Amino acid sequence: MSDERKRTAQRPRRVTAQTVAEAAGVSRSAVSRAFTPGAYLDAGKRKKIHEIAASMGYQPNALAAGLKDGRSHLVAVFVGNMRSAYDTEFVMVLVGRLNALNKWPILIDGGDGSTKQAIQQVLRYPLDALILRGGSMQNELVTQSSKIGIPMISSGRIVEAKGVDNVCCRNAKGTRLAAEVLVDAGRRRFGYIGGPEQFSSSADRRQGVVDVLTHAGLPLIAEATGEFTVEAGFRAATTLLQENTLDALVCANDATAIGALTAARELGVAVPGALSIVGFDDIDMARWPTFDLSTVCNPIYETVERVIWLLERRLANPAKPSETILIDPYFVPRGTH
Amino acid sequence: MSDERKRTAQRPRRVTAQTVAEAAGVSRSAVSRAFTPGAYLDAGKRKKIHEIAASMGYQPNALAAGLKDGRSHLVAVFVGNMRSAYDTEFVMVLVGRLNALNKWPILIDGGDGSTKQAIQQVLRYPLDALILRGGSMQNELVTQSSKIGIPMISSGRIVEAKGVDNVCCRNAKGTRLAAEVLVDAGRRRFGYIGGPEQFSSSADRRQGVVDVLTHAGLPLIAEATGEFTVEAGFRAATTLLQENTLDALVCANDATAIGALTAARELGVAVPGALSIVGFDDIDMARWPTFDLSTVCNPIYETVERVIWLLERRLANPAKPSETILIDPYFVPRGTH
DNA sequence: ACAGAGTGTGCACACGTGGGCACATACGGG
DNA sequence: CCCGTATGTGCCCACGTGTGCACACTCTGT
Repeated sequence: MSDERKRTAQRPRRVTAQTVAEAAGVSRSAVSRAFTPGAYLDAGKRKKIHEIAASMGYQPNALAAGLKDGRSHLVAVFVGNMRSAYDTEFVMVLVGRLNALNKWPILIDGGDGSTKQAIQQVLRYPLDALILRGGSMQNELVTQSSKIGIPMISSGRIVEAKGVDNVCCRNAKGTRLAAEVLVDAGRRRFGYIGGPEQFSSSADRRQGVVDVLTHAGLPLIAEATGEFTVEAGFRAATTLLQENTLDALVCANDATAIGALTAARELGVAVPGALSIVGFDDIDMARWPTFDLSTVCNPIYETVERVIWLLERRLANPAKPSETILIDPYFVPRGTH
Repeated sequence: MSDERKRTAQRPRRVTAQTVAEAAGVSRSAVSRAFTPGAYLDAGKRKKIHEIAASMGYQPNALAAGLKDGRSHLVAVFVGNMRSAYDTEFVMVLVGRLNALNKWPILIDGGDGSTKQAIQQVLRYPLDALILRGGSMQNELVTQSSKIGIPMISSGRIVEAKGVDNVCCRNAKGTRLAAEVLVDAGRRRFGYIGGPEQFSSSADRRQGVVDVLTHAGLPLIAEATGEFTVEAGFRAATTLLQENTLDALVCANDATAIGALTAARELGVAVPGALSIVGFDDIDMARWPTFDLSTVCNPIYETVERVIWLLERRLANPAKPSETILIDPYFVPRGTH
């Protein structure tokens, strides 16, 4: 009576292997084996169990299985900034790949204020791995994850810690390629719009420009700090172009460059006639006819592929030394240079 | 020896409550209680256990806890099309809200070919809920989830099934509002660019336009089927504008409208001088100065809030009857009408 | 001194599964 | 008829936790 009341008040209990076993007149083990590919079981019986299971809507409980063998098949994906187009595209590709591998991505928004607590909570699951995409996760959390023994793979920011693998773009090389193209084309008066200072990627990309300019004996005439967003790029470019005469503008990413392009158009500066603008990342939008942005491709598929590769290697051998894989970007000539 | 070998070959075992208990000289139950807010435990002992746990990096295993009480705190989020800007923005907001509630979103890409198998697999977890965003999940899978007893909440597409709650925009009302504004402004020669036919939202939005035109005694001069993307919108608008003289173009979503806007500019059609273009959704990009798109806002925060609300109600009472909540869109006047 | 109330803690069970181990059955050869 | 092998299957333990229940201990009032 009390039991019955509880049954109906609570959710209906999930169908369990025991129930299926009783319905099929076999032992619970047989049901378990029926769902285990390599297991030893009479073919007819296996088929019968599958039929009954299907009719009852039974599937083995992945939680219980994970508890047993220590593999939850859950992977936390920490995204520094979900409002960034590049990170978003990146995550979409990553999610697709993980789904195909039967790994289940738990998304965590790093832009949120309560990120720290969120990570704390999600670390209570025996995650197969923690994948970091960009952003700046507090070191405290990195060391904690490391202590718990959850493998980490960072992309877009190199994390120097035991057991953390990295995949990162050669940022300086990317802007170097772009700057060289512009210098070769005769541009002389360079400006740079960077990202937030705490991102090493932003500093590296700036360095690439400076390298080329130094080598060519040219100054970096003006620079501004954007925030990797279209709006900030628009504002920064407006100021820069009003206060200086520039013929080349290198931007820390595509969003910034698109903002800058919009600003140039509003100010009546001809692109690419009087001014070259190049971005970084090669997001979808850069290809749109309205923008047709010359940029540096930061290859998403290749990067994701490497992340997955490192993940599988790490799972196969949890004790292996950390690795850092560097990805080569390349210049994508379009209509703004 | 064999044990030891296994220890080092496999991953290091996760710290367990038993280990902490031994280190603290208490029973395992005490450790469990130390991490259970309401539980009965001496304050000093609780503090000591917390300290030792922190030093060992112990956290209660959420998998085991979920197994015990039947609540995994995992929520699968099925996204119809991760390449759609609106769905992406929607998911980002949803993820943030779920994180804040200590619910962990497992993302599933509906655009992928192997979606069916992915859902099958993820249903093996005792999910707290399954949230659908747009797209068209096969009915087969809906009934299966329903049979297993996992609550479902659908947004962007109404699913008529037992135990499925819905949150949906009044699509026809949205385009009706927009079309009325255009008719009042004197537009007479209307075109419409829709989405894929299997989406009811697309048909509903078209109907809103037709309603207003019929009432005003105007014809729908031309229409085309886009695919909710910028590229398809560009192509569709190019054809439509070349073959017809239109002074108003209503688009099934903002991406399509942005493509249409770009096409109009390339064809030298003045917007909004000679042609009004309106979109639907009010994605971030619609606000950018380059586009400044007049559109119909399909409010993301409000929709997500309702989804969360339904989720909590459903969890509190799994047997409650299904509900459908309709969201009112509103016209956002900007520079393209 | 003793009863009773109040406070804190340990034991043991249940959650659902995978798989090792032992056992049962069948079968073929000598 | 007996032994050895091949083939299936069932029993039972472990995974890590939360919590009901019973028990131990302290304290107060008479």
